[in-house]
Amino acid sequence: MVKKSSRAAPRRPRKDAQLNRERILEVAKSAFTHHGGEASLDEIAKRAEVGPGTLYRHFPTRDALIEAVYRSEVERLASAEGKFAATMPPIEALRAWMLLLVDYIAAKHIVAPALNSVVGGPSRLYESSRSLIQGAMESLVQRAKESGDIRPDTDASDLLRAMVGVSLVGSGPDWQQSAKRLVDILIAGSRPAQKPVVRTGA
Amino acid sequence: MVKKSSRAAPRRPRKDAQLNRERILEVAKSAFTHHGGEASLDEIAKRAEVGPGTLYRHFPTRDALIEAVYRSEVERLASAEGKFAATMPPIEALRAWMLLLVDYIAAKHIVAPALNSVVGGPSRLYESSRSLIQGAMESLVQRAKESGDIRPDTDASDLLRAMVGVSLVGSGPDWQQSAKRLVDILIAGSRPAQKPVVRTGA
DNA sequence: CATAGTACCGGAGAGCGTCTCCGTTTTCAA
DNA sequence: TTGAAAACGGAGACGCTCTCCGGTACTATG
Repeated sequence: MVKKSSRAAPRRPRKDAQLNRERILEVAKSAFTHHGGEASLDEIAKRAEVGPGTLYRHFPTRDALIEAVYRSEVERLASAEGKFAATMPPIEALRAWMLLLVDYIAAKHIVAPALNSVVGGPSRLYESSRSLIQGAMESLVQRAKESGDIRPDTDASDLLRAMVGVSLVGSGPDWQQSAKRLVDILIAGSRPAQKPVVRTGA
Repeated sequence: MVKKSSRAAPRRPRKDAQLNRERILEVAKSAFTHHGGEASLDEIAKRAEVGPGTLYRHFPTRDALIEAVYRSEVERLASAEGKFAATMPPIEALRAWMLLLVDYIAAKHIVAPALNSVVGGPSRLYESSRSLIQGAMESLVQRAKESGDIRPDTDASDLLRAMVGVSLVGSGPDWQQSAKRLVDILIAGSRPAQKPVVRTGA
């Protein structure tokens, strides 16, 4: 008998559990997209045809549920980094990815909660999504530094933080335009000082 | 008899009402600073020694209360714009004010809710605070445009939006530094394109 | 000062959400 | 087949928001 993994024969996960989990995620996704991140959890449980207890066992906190709902999307977003890096010059890849980020946020308000990890207290639960995004950003910034397109003291999280604002204040017809202008400002502001102008101070 | 104001003899406002209002504001300020914007309103009422009814009569929604609590601070912040504009060159005034904004946010999390007006649904209540801040920002940007320090197509709210992100993700020891770096990036990115230095491709 | 009229108070309580506890049911492995 | 572990699910305790309305305390007038 080939034991699944190592010692202690961990029982196979029950399939009803897995099924419930998936139903909850599906319903939750729809609820969050439709009613925002404040949708009633008991309501979600009801629609998924499980008891509140079941929901809370799978996802102990509201944050855990949101996290799980959006994880796959965030992963997709993060993985786009590799593609961009492979097919574009560093600075273009950086810009393109930031624009993609804007699009993701625009399409649904998906990434905001992940970026937003620290707003409402110490919820370490978004941490993994956040670091995915941050990792992608850092790679791109690093590459752009190496090519000399942006200053070596540029900090990826500075840029990321700026994007959070746009994601949260997303409103008004102007919004996407504003976000895209902001990307350009950020990139322009990260470029090396163009002329070796002799600065007298500092 | 000299009537206080015009017609219809509006009765003098009762002083206990005024007193209650002030007590509520005081307690609320402390509560919001200490427990964040989610503090229990009934709890605030209790500490202010009034019934919940009284609190809700004065401030029909949570937002109205927050708005009222922070209004004076926001006004002070906005008015600093005039001082800066009067005593500094445009670009310096802009930078200085943005840094002041960072300090305000750092000291307490005061301005965030005002900037953040649109996050959780259509609460038009921050609108006035928000437009105060936005007005200040726009004046400074306008002046900097006229002096040619920044590009004429720069949009004040773009910059403001970026600041919101920093204000919300305010955490970690690094935070204030990051915010200040971001201010520099934003300003650098808003400057006119410098002399077209010939870049020999990446 | 007395009186009338009203602006304001305050708390009981309905309604909604969150989250837990635990008896019951389902599934897996031997 | 069967025992035990795993998961279910809902009753219900608890906290928060917000309203309604009988009672109170203030202001203006005679």
